[in-house]
Amino acid sequence: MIAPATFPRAARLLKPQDFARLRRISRHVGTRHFSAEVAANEQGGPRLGLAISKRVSKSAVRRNRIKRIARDHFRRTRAELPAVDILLIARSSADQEDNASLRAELVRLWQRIAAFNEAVH
RNA sequence: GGAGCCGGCCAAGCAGCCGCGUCACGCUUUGCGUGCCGAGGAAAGUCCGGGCUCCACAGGGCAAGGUGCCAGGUAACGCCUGGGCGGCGCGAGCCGACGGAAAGUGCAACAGAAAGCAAACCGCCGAACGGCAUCGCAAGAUGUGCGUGGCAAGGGUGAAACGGUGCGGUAAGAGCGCACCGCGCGCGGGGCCAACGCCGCGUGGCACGGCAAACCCCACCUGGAGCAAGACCAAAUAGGGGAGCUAUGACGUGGCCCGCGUCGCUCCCGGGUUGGAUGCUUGAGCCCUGCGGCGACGCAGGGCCUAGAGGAAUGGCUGCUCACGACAGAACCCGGCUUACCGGCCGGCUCCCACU
Repeated sequence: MIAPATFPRAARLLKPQDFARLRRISRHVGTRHFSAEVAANEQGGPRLGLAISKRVSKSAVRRNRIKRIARDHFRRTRAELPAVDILLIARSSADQEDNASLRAELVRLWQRIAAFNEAVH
């Protein structure tokens, strides 16, 4: 399946049950500014959930920036990802990085998720 | 031209590509396509005021909290407008919890004699009574500031010390007397009412120091919880079992009491769930014009629809331009206040300088 670079609702974690299930069975993958809870799903494609707490920044504007970068990167690259659920958690250091370096971080994170998925199968 | 005051407005712009959300339309309808629209002046802090919703309709008393010059505006307000008073500024203007201290209680560091009823450290006085000295036969006179005393002008302390200036007066002094000023009280005028104390008249020698963001008094206001409020649909589940106690008992009721309403009650086990959709944006709405009003604002007519998410959209990248871009992200909705903020534009006004 070759998905376009879109971000439909089917590619998001929407319900509390989705998050609860993921936390129950997930494995942890991390980089310098992000960490992620990852687990295979039965949806036929990757799904993303975001957790940017107020510990990262008290400013809603600055938290939104991180979320938007993450979403945008996900929609561009989700065709390359395996069918996994990802709960992306920002570390407080992410607030200090500019957009370009956040994207570079996400590229690294995606590589580790792919490698992790290879190892499971 | 420079410095400044007030009011209003904007919040980098343009293009391309890739995305996200609501709505409308269409289609081959778990989706796709096209089109429109898509954060703020503060969306923020959650400090006030309302709408809306539910709480066995909210009645009385006490408590608690809030507000506090006057009038008006408003759905309401702790907001706004106008006025008064006080303070600051040359000025345009700005700032002010600004009711009551002749109802009570209380407070005032340090300094100072004394902080509220009067009192007296330095000081001033020698009138009165007494002492002493001198003179005198005596009565007494003079002197002395020693005792009892008189005084509060001057000095000094303080944030604050029981009106000010002058003349008279006196032993020295003192509203002790008088003139003017100030102050209190009363009456009249003014302020369209009022706060106020601008003017006039009368009256009182002046009796009333400060603090009420100290208690307090007075006047007015406040029922509680909040959209995870609440109401709806569908499916599933349950509406039961055991033990004990006894109605001057328990609960509703989130300050307390009364009142009102409901019901047998307590403990243990079991159950009290999940999803969808609603509330959700048309509203004390916005923009023009006219009329009334100093103004806040009101009335009338016409026009407009301007985010509505729900693990949460409103974005990312690239290029160009310039004055190189601040504070900051809607979550039920309004009206305010407060706080944050790179800069820019418009209008009105003040002061200074120069020129004509």
